[in-house]
Order: sequence, then structure tokens, then C-alpha cells
Amino acid sequence: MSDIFTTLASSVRRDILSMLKECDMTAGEIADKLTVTKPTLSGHLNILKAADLVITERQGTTITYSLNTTVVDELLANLVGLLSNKDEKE
Amino acid sequence: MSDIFTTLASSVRRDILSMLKECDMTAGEIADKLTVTKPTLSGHLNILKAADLVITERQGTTITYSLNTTVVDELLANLVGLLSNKDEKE
DNA sequence: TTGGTAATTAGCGAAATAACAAATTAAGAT
DNA sequence: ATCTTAATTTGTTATTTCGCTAATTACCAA
Repeated sequence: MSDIFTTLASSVRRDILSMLKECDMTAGEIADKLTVTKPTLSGHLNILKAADLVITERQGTTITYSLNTTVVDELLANLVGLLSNKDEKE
Repeated sequence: MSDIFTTLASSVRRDILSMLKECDMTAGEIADKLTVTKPTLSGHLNILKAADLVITERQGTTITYSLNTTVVDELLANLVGLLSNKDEKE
């Protein structure tokens, strides 16, 4: 949970998540849509994977990235809990 | 919206928000609960204020910080919008 | 005006972050 | 085995962030 926010602090990583929200993509396809180089993108994908926000599946030489919807849903639930529990009396 | 995530990337700032969620506090009171020095805390409070997440009110020599619930609610709505409409195929 | 308390600003060094080019691994095809 | 394509890892550099101490501002009281 703590590094989730650090992960989301990068606009490149948020852009990647927004794209994966629409459809699964390979690293190369993502790179074509962004302005960063492939090595830079690879680093961002590693961070997203470490945060368990994306899932990978290799097919031959290409690797497809997709959103880990389960974890994303949990993240949203935690976020709401972090900031909006006026009722909670401890 | 973009710097909101940068703002939330610090655990110190998230702790401050959690505390202010419970009750309003002065900078000194917040400092007593955390392990950082007062100047360091002041910097974090400035960032939170710049992000419009907290509101300040001076009473004599003390300044009371409180959560800007309006902006926090907007933030949560935006977060949900950013990540949770995977099914929405339009 | 002088003193005391609360909080901030200024300045510095250490650590983390992000980007790139170059080199390397992985898998499939010839 | 060799070549090609896709993607990653390595190594380097520059920028940003974080926390501290020291100095400063703001306010109130005597």
C-alpha cells in the first residue's frame, strides 16, 4: 500500500495504466504511444509489476501487459478508506 | 490533479492527512506526533497547502490545519475515474 | 521595547528518481 | 549454429526530493 502512491506519482506510469485500462498491449506498442525510450519504459513497467498493478504474459518474443484489476480495485477501496471515513470512531 | 499523486507519495504527508481526518491540529501538535523536525514538517504542510488538501487558520501565534474535505472528495472521485472503468467499453 | 513562543524560510548534503545509450538476454526462424 | 526481433539489464548523468541545523518572521504579553 505504501509504495502504491510512489508508483502512481509518475505521469508516465499513470498513462500506461490508463492505456491498459482500455486494452492489453505489448511493451513495444506502449512505447510507440509514449515519448520515452524502450529502456525507460521497461523500467516503468518493472515498477508497475513490482506494485502488482499489471500482469505479464509472454507469447514468443513479445510480452503482453494487462491491468491487474483485482489489485486496482483493492487499491481504490484502500484509498477511499484512507481519506473518507468520517464515520470511523477509532 | 497531476501533482496530487506526488503530494500523496510521501508517507509523512499521508500520515498528516490521516491525523487531520480525525481532528484539526496545530503544526506543533502534528510535529509532536511525528518523528520529523518542525522545519521538515513545515515543508510538508506547505506542499499539502499548495495541493489545496489542507486549510489554515491563524489564531495568535498558532496556526491550525484542517482537512479540505471538498478537495479530498474530488480527489477520490477522480481516482476512481482514472482506474476503475475497465468494463466500460463505450 | 524587550522577551518568549510558534512557525516558517534559507541553505546544505545525502538519497532517491528518471532519462538515455550501449550491451545483453530470450525466443523463434532459417 | 546464426540471424532477427522484442524486450530487458547495465552503467552513467542530471534532476528532484527529503531532512537537518541555523537563522528569521509573526504574534502576543509585560
